Order: sequence, then C-alpha cells, then structure tokens
Amino acid sequence: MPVSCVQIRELPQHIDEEVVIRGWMYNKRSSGKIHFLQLRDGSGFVQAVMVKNDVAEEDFENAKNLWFEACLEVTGKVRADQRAPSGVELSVTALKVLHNPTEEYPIGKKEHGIDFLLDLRHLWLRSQRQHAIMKIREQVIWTTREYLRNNGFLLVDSPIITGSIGEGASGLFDLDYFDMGKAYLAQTGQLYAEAAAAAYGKIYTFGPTFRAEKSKTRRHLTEFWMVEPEVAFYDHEDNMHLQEDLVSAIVEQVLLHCGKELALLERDVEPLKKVVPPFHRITYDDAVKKLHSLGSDIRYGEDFGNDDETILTQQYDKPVFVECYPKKVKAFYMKEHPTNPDLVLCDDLLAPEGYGEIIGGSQREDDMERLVARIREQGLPEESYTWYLDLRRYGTFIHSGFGMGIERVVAWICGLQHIREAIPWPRTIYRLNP
RNA sequence: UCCUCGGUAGCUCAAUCGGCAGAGCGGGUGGCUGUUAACCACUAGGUUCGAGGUUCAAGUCCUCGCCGAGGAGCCA
Repeated sequence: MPVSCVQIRELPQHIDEEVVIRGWMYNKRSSGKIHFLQLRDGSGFVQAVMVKNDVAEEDFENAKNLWFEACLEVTGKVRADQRAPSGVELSVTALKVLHNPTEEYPIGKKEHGIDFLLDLRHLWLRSQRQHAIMKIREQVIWTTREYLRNNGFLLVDSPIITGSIGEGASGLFDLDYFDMGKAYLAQTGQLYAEAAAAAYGKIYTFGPTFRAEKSKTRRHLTEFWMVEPEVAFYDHEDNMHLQEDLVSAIVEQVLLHCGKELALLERDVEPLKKVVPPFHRITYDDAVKKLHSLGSDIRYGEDFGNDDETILTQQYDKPVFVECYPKKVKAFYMKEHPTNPDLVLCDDLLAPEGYGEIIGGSQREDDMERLVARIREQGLPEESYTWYLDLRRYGTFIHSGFGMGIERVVAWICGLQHIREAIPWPRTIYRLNP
C-alpha cells in the first residue's frame, strides 16, 4: 500500500500508520544519535524524531546539516506520545530534503526588536505567534460575514477608488486618474453604503480603507479593513443593539474556535467571557462629568483624547457605548438629536482593557434641508454630494450604520500591544515594505 | 507637525566618573539516544548610524544631520 501524504493536523487520525508530511523545519535539537526536528506545515506543528539506527545513514547525516526553515518531506510512523504537546510524534523512517537553505535564517529563537521583525514581515508570518493572530483575524472576519448574512444583510462593496470625497478633504491619498484629474482612495464606504441601504434595506460593505493622516500610534494604520453595515429603518437605538450583538457574536466564536491560539498568545480570556449584551452606555455629557471626577481636564465640547478613552474604559468590565456627542466635533451626516440641537445621534463603542474605540456609528441625517445646511456649515463642496443628496430627494428614510475596524477588534481580542501585528502586511507612515 | 526616548557583533542588549568594546542567542568545530527557546566545551565575529567639535583619551560630552520607536493631534 502506498504511503499517504497527510497534513500535520490530521496526524491523530493516523496513529500507528506510516505517513508522509511536507513542511518546514522551524527548530532542531540534536544529540549524537537522535535528532528532534520541529516541523510546521501551516495546519499544525509536530516533532519528528529521527533515531540513528532506524534510518539510512545518509538521511541521518543530511538531517545533521539542515538549516532552520529547510523544506522537508518526512516519512514516518505516527505515534501517540504524552511527552508531545500535541499528543503525537512522528518516528522518522526516511527524510527527503526538498530545500536546505545555504544561509542562516535571520529570525532567531530569542527576542527581536519590532523594526527588525517588520522588515522581515514575510518571514515573521511563519512564527507560531503570528499564525495564531492570523487565525483569530480570520475567525473575526468569518463570524462578521456569517452573522450579517444570517441576519439578512446583503454584501454591497463600495469602490476603493473614488472621485468625490467622503467625510472631509484631509487624510486622503490621491492619485492621477487618466485625464480626469485627481482620484482618491476611499477612507470610508459609508456614503455608498447609504445608497445601497436605500436600494436593498440591510446591507454592509467590507474592504480596505485608507487614511493619509500622519498618525504615529499603536492604534493606527494607513491601510486598514473596515466593515460598515447600513440599515434602512434602524434608528440610533436599533443601531447600538446591532453593534453589541455583532461584537458579542465575534468574541463568542473566537472563544469557541480559537482557544489554542488565545492560549499561545497568553491572552487572559476571563475579560472576553464577559462580553455579552447589553453593553454599558454613557452619554457624552455624563462621560465628561465622569472624566472630570476622575481627574481629566477635558473641556466640554471637545472630543476625547486617548488618555480619556483609556480612563473611561478602565471603569467598565465590558465594552461601553459613548452616545450623543456634540454636533460640532462629528461628521456632517449624523442626525441631529431630537431634543438638543447641539448634539447628534451617534455612538462610539470603546473596547475594555484600555483598547478604546473599535466602532463609530450614527443615525444619519435624513432631512434634506438640515443635511445641506450641515454641508455648508462645514465648508464642504456641495457639488461633490449631489448623488448623496439624491438619497434624500427620492424617498428619504430613517437609517443608521457604523464602521468597525477589523484590526482594532483583532488587537483587542488577541491582547496585542500594537495594531500592526493584527494585519498581515501593515502599512504605517514609515513602512511600505514588505 | 509637535513632544519624549533610542541607534554598540547577524539578533537582543551591557559597558559605573570620559580610561583595554562585553554577554546571551545565532554561526563554526567537537561531545551527548528524549530534547522542549535542549545542554556542555572550544572558536570566529566590531567603521559603536553619519559628519564635525571638545579632550592626553570619546560608545560615553557638545553641534548638525539621517533612521527608528513611543506618545499628542486626527480617527476605525
């Protein structure tokens, strides 16, 4: 019977069988007459044990000369072993070296600095830690899509190259677009999402967005992924329900499917287990009062600084909504508060443990007159918004939506120090490669 | 754009008051049949980011520049 090629993940189903696995050797320990080859194939990790007397002399000699990250095809018998972290080991019977590097692998077994690792991001992704983060990122995205699909949302992606501007002229990347002048990389899909909501009711966009702001913090990337649901006939209240439901579903599914990854990241899961609806709520007005009592010098009418966000989230054991900000610090499309014209019907969702804002949402202004007034107030070019105003001209409707930053959610759930580990190829103001 | 900190071996970092530039990991050689960031012995490895200055003497002090990190602002 020919020996079958299997993935490392499947090894427990092949105990006492002889199999072939293909992968990379990420570490090796060796005695004079026994080699321990640590192998990785993307599906899992396993130790291949090579005993001198059990293999051809040439194979044993070849193993001795392997460099880290050598690509191997290993034949061996699968053996249950309590000493192995995964419970199985491979007793090697034959070794085929598919590629043995001739240079030292630059990423060592001890710690490295962040700059060095980011320069080697293409190799760094091979590490167990980065693999765990990518797995959780995938779970976050998958659950988001699944949740929205199961709840009747239609995916209607927005363009990445746009002619008109989104929320304002600042922070946009521009490029030359044939003979049509400047085009811009989208910083939000929201205006398009509103058009899609008028067409199909419950929709969402999901894609990369771009901010050219020179932000230099652990919460910022110049390119990041955002999911933006937009729902016809949802008001501010419905909107927040949707947000807490979605975030809770994401955390629940990560806890359910990514226990190993969270453990590898040494993430304390107790705070995550508390992430169930309803989330805490506080109005902007009350939040300012609370911050004052906690020693902040924030002035009423200002947006929160990062310190304020951190102080505020430390008061709660799960995510907290901050509602109804002053109109003048928020975007033009947010709906005016029904009883206080100085406020808007919006919410920021702040993640606990100091992570801060992961969602920004609002009910949208559906009144044509007020919306035009707001565009003029903020000095925005009215002519850029003609199609957007059509949404108020033809069957205007109550609607709400929000944007959730995927990397910020991943960074929070994984307990990362910096958002740049939450995306495969981070783009920051000083980093364009790899 | 602003504030703070940093740049020393391939990597992570030491180097006291300005007084012989070091360790761990990685590399090389040898040893070891159960290692878990394996261990033990030996060994090679340096334009101390760059330019200028002070000094008998500069990794260390001064000036300028380059690069990076953290934070502020802005935001998801």
